[in-house]
Amino acid sequence: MKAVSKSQIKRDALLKATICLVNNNGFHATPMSKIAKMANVSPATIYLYFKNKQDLANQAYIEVKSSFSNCAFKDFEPNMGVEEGFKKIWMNIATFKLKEVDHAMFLSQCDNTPMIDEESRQEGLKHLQPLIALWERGKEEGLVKPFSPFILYAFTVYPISFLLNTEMKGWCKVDKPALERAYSAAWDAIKL
Amino acid sequence: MKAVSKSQIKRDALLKATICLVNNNGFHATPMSKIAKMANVSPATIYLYFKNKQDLANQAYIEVKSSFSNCAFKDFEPNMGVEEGFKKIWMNIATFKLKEVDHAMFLSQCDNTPMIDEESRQEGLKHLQPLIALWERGKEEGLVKPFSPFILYAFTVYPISFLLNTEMKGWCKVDKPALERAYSAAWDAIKL
DNA sequence: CATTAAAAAATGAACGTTCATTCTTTTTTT
DNA sequence: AAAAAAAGAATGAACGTTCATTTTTTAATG
Repeated sequence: MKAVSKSQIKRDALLKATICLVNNNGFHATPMSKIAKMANVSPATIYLYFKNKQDLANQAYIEVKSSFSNCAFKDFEPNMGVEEGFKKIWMNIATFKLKEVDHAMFLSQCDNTPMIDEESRQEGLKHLQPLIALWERGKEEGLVKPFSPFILYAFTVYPISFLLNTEMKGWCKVDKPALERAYSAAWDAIKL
Repeated sequence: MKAVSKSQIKRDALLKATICLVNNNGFHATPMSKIAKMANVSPATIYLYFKNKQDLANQAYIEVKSSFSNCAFKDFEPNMGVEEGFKKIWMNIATFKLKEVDHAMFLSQCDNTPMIDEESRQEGLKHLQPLIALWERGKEEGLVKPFSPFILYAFTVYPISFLLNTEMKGWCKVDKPALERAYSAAWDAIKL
């Protein structure tokens, strides 16, 4: 049983409210007053936990990005076979995006708009290192195309966001078989 | 020589300013006064051309999306071979995104935030029909995996946006060889 | 355990600014 | 000279943030 301080609860409520409202209205169209209301807190209270609105967004971003990375590498061992490890990571990421829809949408918005400080964005980028290392090994072993990590990422992980978006809009359903099909596309895109 | 009316010029200047400022600051952080200033126009004048700020954004979106579609299907003939036609369209889209960076960034922001009306977004979606039809034929001819158009799009066209983003941030350079590598990943992802 | 006073946390109202939009007047075109 | 287009100033609402005050928590004392 983990002890969770009262102020940690409020902080979390504020971050959660921020994510929810920003997803629905965008960052600048989300007033602090509404964030406060959703978190059952006075507007002034926000400033006990965060320096200002920008800081609130940055911290939400970092928090979500880090929970994303935790999921991504669950049960992954660096000494796994390349394809096995890649499938594990890919499925972890897909599962995260499909289960934690709010978090995934928030990240997508942060990554495609100027709402987050460049510094915080850099911070969130570090986490992918193990995947890049895995790809490097895959190249050495002749299993993965000798492409830059950017291209490999663009054609394997990034497409998952699109599938999530279309599912969110109700345009398609991403069930287990669809996920397997998507994975096969991802692996075919980069395998030698 | 196409005759361009004076008011058309102002309208275009306003749309261009909108795209530029929204790319750099986001929609809600872009004041009408700045759009007016960049277009060399009084704030009040904007309202002669657009109903309000939202209308300005919607029209910018529709305009850019349609210019995108025009590029996408340049020199494409519906009776082309499937792989040939696909490569043509894919390269057209990639070229558009790399050349018309402002437009591409604007679309990316529109598609990943709630800044555009759902109605206008639907409007912009129609244009991809020829590509979907090509994929259908590819499936019939046993050349393309029998996947939904969403998955096919996610693993071929959508990744281009990521490469554009990383290039914009100066993290990588997308030159001709890189483009060929990316294309091969796209085709491998969906070919049977 | 009850009391209480100091400290910490939280609040609602208020402030100053910014913004989208409109109104009245001026300039340009016909 | 009438009509159309454009302008700048004005308006009212909304926002981020701060301030003065109240409420809650803490911990020391009898």
